[in-house]
Amino acid sequence: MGIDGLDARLIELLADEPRIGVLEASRRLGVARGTAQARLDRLRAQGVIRGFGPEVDPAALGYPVTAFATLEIKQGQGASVRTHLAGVPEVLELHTTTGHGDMLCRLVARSNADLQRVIDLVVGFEGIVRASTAIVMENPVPLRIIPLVQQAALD
Amino acid sequence: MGIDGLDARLIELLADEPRIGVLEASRRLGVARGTAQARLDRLRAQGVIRGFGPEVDPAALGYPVTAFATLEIKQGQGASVRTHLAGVPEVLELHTTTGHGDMLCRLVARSNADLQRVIDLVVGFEGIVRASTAIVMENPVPLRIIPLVQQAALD
DNA sequence: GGATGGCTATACAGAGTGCCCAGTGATTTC
DNA sequence: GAAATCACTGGGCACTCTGTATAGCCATCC
Repeated sequence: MGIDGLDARLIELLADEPRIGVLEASRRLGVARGTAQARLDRLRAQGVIRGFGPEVDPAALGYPVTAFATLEIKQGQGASVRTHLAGVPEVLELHTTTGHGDMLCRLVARSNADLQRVIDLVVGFEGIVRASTAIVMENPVPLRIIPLVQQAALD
Repeated sequence: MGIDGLDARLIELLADEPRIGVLEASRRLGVARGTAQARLDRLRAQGVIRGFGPEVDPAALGYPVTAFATLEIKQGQGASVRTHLAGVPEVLELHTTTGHGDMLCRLVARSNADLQRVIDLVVGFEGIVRASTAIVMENPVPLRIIPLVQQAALD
């Protein structure tokens, strides 16, 4: 059910150089093409690999500012708040959480000034009681998955 | 410098069906292959598209629990804390932020019980003064970029 | 012993890629 | 106004990869 070392190396390889294709990957892994093919098919079937969509950099699109907003929601307003936030392009992801806030969302904006507009857009909605925002200054560890893949392959 | 409607449609297309390739994409967009090729090359050169790495689902790897931890760091310990967190596979990303906490990180774990282990691992480090964790219950808006791409194409 | 599952090795047709060129229309430059 | 520049079109060519199928080998499980 889990993944083994070969799966992990395959994923690493594809993460490093996505363009190489199955054939080249099999060569580098020292296995037959059919094997690499089968492994990849299995990983996709299991849902471990969701897809190979393009990774788009918001900064390069003109949105270099990232922030996280913790939202407190009025009782029973969850559904409408979700719909509202889903309609804001600058909301890149939204989670409902335990803890003080009720929701956590990732925002981007064109500038620090523009962030104010985005926050007003997000918060200016009936159902949101309170919001606290943390602006991202640095990103020492960008979103990554390889270390976890390697960890998962060990057991 | 920015992107136009054709760029946006190309990105959407590749996000929907990454396997189609340049030729099929050009057919669907109603442009010549060379055009689609050139647009794609430009988007990659500009850094808008970083790559086409595999999207790995932590849940399918056996890590279905996600949490966000806000960390408060002792003055001057930033660098060592970063190094420490970078070494923990369950830390998927790390940001330094303004606001109350000093850092925000995304964690995954095998279970709620296992999350305790991960948090201890993260927090049990000289330099971290305080930590507050929010466990993700639902993910109404999974990480997405297409709406922002469409927005960016408008201006 | 027989069945099953994973891997190797090979083959073939179809399709896509990288790369080239010539021509066209629109916009900018002199 | 004329020339140059730029993006796009449409075509062609050699090469490679993909999808799919084959058969044989080996270890494991009943």
